Amino acid sequence: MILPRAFYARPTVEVARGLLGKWIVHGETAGRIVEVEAYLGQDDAAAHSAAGMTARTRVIFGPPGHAYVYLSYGMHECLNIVAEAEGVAGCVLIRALEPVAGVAEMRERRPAAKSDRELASGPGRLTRALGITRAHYGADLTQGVLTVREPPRPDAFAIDVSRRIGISKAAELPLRFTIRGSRFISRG
DNA sequence: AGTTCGATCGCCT
DNA sequence: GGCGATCGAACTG
Repeated sequence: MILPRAFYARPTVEVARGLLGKWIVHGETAGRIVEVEAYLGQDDAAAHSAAGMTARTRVIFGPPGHAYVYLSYGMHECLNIVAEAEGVAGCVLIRALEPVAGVAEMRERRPAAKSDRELASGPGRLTRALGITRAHYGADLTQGVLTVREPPRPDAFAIDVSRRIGISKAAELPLRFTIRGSRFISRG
């Protein structure tokens, strides 16, 4: 049920596409992944790992299946999942979730959300909704309090590919993947 | 419905 | 010291 390490030990784009439809579970709250972006280790100027390993980016170079959480614009925490074999950089930014459990708790954490559709439709929104913070930096997603799981029922969908959002460098690369038709993605 | 703009701080040059 | 892998409020039309 919990995705095994081997799931993540693959090329970043494969992991990104594979994560769509999976469930992120933290405590009583859970969300179905509907939007992701791949950040590559090589030939990707937009990736935090592009400048090499630093104190912040070291997990991106570590073993796959761990969480890379960083602070965006001084106030929003964003969740990435490390891909590729140990020693190779690559991670997947989780950009939007469809709430599937613990909606009442998510609403308490996100009073600004005017509808369930807004609870977790954005990288900063979803960490807030699920209670994910930099305390989860480096967390192993194959065990422990924060996990990624196979959905309880089979989940079929088509995948759309587009350009990544909110970046200026390497903005033309087709590395954003969304579940076709989902109302919960951050932008159409 | 679409655009603009301020908030806020860790990270790297 | 400058700059973001963002969000939400305020404003316009």
